[in-house]
Amino acid sequence: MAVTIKDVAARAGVSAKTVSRVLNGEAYVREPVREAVLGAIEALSYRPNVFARGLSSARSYLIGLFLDDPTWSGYAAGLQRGALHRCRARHYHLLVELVDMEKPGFEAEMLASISALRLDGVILTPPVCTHEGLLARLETAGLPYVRVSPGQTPQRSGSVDIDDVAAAAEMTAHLIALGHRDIAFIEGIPDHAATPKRRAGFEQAMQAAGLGVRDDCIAAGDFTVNGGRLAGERLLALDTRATAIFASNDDMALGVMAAAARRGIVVPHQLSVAGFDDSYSAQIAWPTITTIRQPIMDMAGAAVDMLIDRQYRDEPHGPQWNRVLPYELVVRDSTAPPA
Amino acid sequence: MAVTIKDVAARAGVSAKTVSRVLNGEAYVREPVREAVLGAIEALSYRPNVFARGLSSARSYLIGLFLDDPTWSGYAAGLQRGALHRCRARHYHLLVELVDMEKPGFEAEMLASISALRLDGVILTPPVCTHEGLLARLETAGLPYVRVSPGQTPQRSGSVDIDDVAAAAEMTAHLIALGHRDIAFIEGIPDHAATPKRRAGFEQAMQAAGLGVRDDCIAAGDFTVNGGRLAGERLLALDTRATAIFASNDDMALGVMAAAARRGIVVPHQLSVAGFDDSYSAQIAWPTITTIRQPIMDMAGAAVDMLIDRQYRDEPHGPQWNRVLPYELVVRDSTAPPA
DNA sequence: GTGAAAGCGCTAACAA
DNA sequence: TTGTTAGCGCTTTCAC
Repeated sequence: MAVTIKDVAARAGVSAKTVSRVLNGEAYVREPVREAVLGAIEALSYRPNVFARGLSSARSYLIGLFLDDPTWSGYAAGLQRGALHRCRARHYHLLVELVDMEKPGFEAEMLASISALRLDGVILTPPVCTHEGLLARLETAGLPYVRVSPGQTPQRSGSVDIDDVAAAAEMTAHLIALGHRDIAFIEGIPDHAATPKRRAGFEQAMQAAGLGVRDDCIAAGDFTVNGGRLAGERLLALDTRATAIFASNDDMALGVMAAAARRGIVVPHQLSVAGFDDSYSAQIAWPTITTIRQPIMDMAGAAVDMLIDRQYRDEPHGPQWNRVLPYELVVRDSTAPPA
Repeated sequence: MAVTIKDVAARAGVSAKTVSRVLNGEAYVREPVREAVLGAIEALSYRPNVFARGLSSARSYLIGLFLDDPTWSGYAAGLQRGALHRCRARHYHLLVELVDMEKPGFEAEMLASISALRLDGVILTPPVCTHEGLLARLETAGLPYVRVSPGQTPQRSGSVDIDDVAAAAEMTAHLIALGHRDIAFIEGIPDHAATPKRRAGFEQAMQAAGLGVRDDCIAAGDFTVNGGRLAGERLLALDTRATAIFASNDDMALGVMAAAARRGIVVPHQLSVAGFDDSYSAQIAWPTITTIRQPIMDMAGAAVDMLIDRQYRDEPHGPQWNRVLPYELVVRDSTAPPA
């Protein structure tokens, strides 16, 4: 049988309650006793039974990550990985559940899962985190949730995000600094929260540099490689071609590079291409893509922290309620001064 | 407070034990009683507390997926997704945990996690699933585990795999059928179980077609884009260049395509390139890569089934103990007849 | 067929 | 500062 708290108590020569105190970082344990207990825990490689704990206390030490099934991506993978790391550090566990927003009644099913599992909190990502009905139900059920990239209404819950506007502006400034004057932009899916922000950042930076944005140099896109390729074809077919194209995510940047290759346009010498996200695509592309790195793992970690800490100091809407983490401009091989 | 089994019992006018019987589909409950209980459950929208259940019984309804942190990949993501789907269908939950094989004593930590969580079973993937010490500990602990791509000793545990030899042979036959006679091959990491199998399949198919394999047309690789690029550079620099290159995974195929682009060699007209795995890379590449699709989601689903069903009919080494699922040759745009 | 009693391993409340 | 006593909500005996 597995090691229990009694075994640890016996080995350390104390009561079970004392072991419990050490486990939960409670006060009133003398240092030598604490160390003896810690030693016994180590020696026995003891881990408290999550079920017993969950049954006797309010905490379950379980955090749920709800992922939208069809939208599965590198983004989701990075997020999960970050959450996993933080959970491990905090001695929590991550329960991953699939969400199918197409399915009617999916919210009820989610709530049922959550309550059966007594989750301490859940992490929501787009597009799940913008579903009004779901948020409302979570709130009436009193279930703590944190959203990553919450979009319009961050204050509504704990949230973690980056400043998309500033990031897009910085990328644009990078292109301008290289000497580009004529820069095209490819947008993302209209209903994604980041789409208008990234475009706004681009336009602000252009304006700040006293550069104009031609109407035919803003192309619609959909965050996919193929969408980027089509937009790229269109932009590259223009009579006066831009010397740089800023695609608002990496997959679309990859598509632009495919379109360029097809026309015999060499990146970056004849055309600079920039992306956004620092996804896997940006790293495996050839040449590698200049992009904006979102600290996705840190963001997930921050979300986990918010969920866990909420239980100790219940102060919603405090200063840390809506965190905006720093992004990073990653300059790689797809951008260079214009020919 | 949440609804408990007692509330249900009271409402149905029976004892808690009877409700428990209905919940677990046990025999010896008369139909009218059963219906009354079911009615009460429905009326109260009762959900048994997973913790209480797990604490008092052997089953936890939890399955663990242990993923090697650095090796995180699209493969792992697909696997998880498949497991998640099957778990949901079976009313189980998936707990994902990180493994760091570099860390000394990681096995002990894993075992501790598993016992703390009372997992009903765990799914292991490469490279974790080939760690002898870990398998031995799982076995002494009596913990059911299933391996995906188990390598050398599938019989040792339940396992799910594809026939790498046959798949590689089929890809090679595809290239030969297109008219290629001079085909190069890029190997994977030596200690990965699939590496020798894929090469064997390649050589068998060449031999079967009466074609020779030149020594300088077998290149070492490491399953990465860059490794593929380096191997590609080498192969393309040869005086008598092969007309097709079969890289034993998609990332390396992508690297080969980058090497070709650099030399101005057009794929597929001047060079055919084939990959393996049908990963994301194969789909976003331009041209898209001809590859072998592993039914990774089905494989994960099968692993979940083996773990769950084991509890009812404990018959290890039965006919379903080592499943080999069908792969699929996916012909895309990177392969064509030689110029 | 059904129910009463006794835990599962832990923590909350209360003593000491 | 530490230990004792009850449960948490369920399933497992083992009666009836």
